[in-house]
Amino acid sequence: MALEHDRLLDETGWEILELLQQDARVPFSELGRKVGLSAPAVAERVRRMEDAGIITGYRAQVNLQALGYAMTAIIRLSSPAEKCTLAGHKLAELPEVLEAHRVTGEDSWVVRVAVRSVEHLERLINQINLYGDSNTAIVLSSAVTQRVISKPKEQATTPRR
Amino acid sequence: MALEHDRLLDETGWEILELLQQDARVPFSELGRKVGLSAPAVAERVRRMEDAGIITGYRAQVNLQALGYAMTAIIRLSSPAEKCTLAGHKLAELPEVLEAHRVTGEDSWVVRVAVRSVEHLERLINQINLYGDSNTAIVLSSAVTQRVISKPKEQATTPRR
DNA sequence: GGTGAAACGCGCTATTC
DNA sequence: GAATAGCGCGTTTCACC
Repeated sequence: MALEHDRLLDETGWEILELLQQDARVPFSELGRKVGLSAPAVAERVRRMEDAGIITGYRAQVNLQALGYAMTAIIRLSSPAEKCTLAGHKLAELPEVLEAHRVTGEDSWVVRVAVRSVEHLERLINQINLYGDSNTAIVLSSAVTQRVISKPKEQATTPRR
Repeated sequence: MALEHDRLLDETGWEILELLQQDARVPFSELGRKVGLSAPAVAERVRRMEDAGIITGYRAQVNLQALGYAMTAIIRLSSPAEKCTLAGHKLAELPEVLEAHRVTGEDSWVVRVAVRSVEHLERLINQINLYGDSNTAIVLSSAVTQRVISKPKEQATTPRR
């Protein structure tokens, strides 16, 4: 498995991966031109990266504001231990929840949500408070929303060969 | 602008949007079949949604672990007011930063990061600490990583017609 | 703003190296 | 594991509504 990854993730593999993260709809033929491979070769590599679980999907990115979601917020939730798993299930069901991460530390979950209005946020917080104490921070702006993952720099701590 | 959105975001528009969020690579012809439109009609709608800023891009999703990033974490950063903007620029430059949100409340920034190891995390925290006090929570699991945005339910607070 | 037909270009597969 | 060639299909453009 790790061997398979190493074979796929050579210089060209990373190039393909970065290009697909920037624009998931680029034709294989164009990818091939950019990385110096034929279209079928690129298609084959991409298929193998999908099979290996390296590429997990292709998503259209949408503008939340344009879709009527006026604001996003970060909600931290501290659940008592026995409610924590249940809280996870509930969070996964709420359509406002964009991400929900179970974390170490004082909080149980860190959640990013999108809401249409302050009133909507209030109702959502009321729902979430059923599972513990929450702390909400409104997002004012975002310096980074979705980074393209590129090849990790080699480190002395992870020697090769 | 809002009028343009309303025209684009009818029942069919939302269907297309949801399908593209699930799989950005579906052919227009298949989209057309699913929503009951011809391929050129779908292509035209998608182009207009892109122009209107509703669709902001198409991204391949990758598996961070498969790419050598063993863990993710949520770092909250409290910067003194005068360093806050500078911190934002710095966060945007760090390749480990997946998202960085400026927020209200006691913290200045909430940041999600991906690192290869605990040592890597330590170095990153050292970098970030130059801009204020930080609090790091390791992500143990994620109940939701990327929700498909669907049509907001109509509310009494936003009357139509 | 949508349809249907035609031209073009892309993706898929088989074959070869 | 990649290149090349042929075929089927998707995309694009256009006239028409």
